[in-house]
Amino acid sequence: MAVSEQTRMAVLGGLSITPMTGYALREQIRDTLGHFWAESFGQIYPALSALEREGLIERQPAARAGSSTFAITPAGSIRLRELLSEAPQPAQPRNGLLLRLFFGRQLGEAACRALVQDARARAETDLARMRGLRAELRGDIGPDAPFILLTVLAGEHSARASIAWAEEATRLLDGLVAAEPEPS
Amino acid sequence: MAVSEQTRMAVLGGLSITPMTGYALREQIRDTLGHFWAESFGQIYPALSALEREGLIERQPAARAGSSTFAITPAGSIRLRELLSEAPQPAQPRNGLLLRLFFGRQLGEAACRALVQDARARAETDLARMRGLRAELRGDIGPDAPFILLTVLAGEHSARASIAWAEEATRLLDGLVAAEPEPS
DNA sequence: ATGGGCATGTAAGTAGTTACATGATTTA
DNA sequence: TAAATCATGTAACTACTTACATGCCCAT
Repeated sequence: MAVSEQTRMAVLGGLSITPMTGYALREQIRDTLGHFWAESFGQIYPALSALEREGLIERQPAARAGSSTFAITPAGSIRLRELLSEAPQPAQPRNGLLLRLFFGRQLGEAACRALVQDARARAETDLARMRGLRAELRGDIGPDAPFILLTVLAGEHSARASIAWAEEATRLLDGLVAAEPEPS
Repeated sequence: MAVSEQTRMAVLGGLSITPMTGYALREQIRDTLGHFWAESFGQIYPALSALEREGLIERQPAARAGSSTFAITPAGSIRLRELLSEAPQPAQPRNGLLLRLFFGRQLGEAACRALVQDARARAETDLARMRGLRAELRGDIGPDAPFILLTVLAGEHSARASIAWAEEATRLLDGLVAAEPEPS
């Protein structure tokens, strides 16, 4: 199967920070890009093969038998800059939470309230994670740090917005019960 | 191809508000669920066929030859409530903007600034759209209105967060240029 | 009578996940 | 020495988009 440009970008980008194995690359993507990007093994390994064929990365035998470290080549750096320069194509949105709330009348007010509370809890967790990432970054004066900070800040703003929305949504659902009480 | 539960939910949900044609359903989805959900014709028509086979919706001949209006059946309403009750499965994130900013050192500070400005402009447009939707909803006292309002508020909070982030990100990029001026 | 919007549907292609198969190395 | 973890890779499947083919109906 053809490897998408998006996946090439993520893989080349990861290797532009430091050479590593496919396995390590996946862990890096999960841990540092995780809040806004995902790649599975089924994407990463074919992408590594394709990029190697094209001379954009090089395979160097690693300490461990059967494993190899991949490093970006000069041609790969050029290609990465090209890929990054292309306009981001907005992914089609698919928010299961909002879909359920939209049809909330069918689902019932209590279930909606539970969904909102869950979302709020997840946002609190995310916010804590983002604050942790930011604290880690404060000690990092590497050339990539300010750009990584940009993405962490986006996560923080997004999480805070989710929390604020959840509070407003809860108040709104409370008002709904007050306005239409159960028949006595 | 099998039709996914997510698509069934969106289609049954749409028809739970009012009966309509597949074409109208797609327009409804684009216009009212558009900021958090998307379905293409290639999903909607197979979904309508499948749901009809299962007795969850009924096809009624429409005024126009060759077209038909679909209405949800009692069995369909039950199935919809079941589907809505399932836990939302979080879609794997794919944010092309943040991916580019993360590797911003490769892309260059000026291009990053442009990306942030674009994102800000898009967020302003979204915010205006959400405010418009909210104004429309103020006149609607239907039973679905408060639930729809929940989703519009989510859009508003999200758009405002994007704008606030873009401002902070721009300041941060400005500081970057001041700290590392071009060699004279 | 014709062009544009309404309407239905399918085929081909794209993208991505999950599960599996395999084996090396480390650690308890 | 057994279990956990590191590591690579593929096959089958699922989901979704795009482009195309077709035709109706209304307004000009």
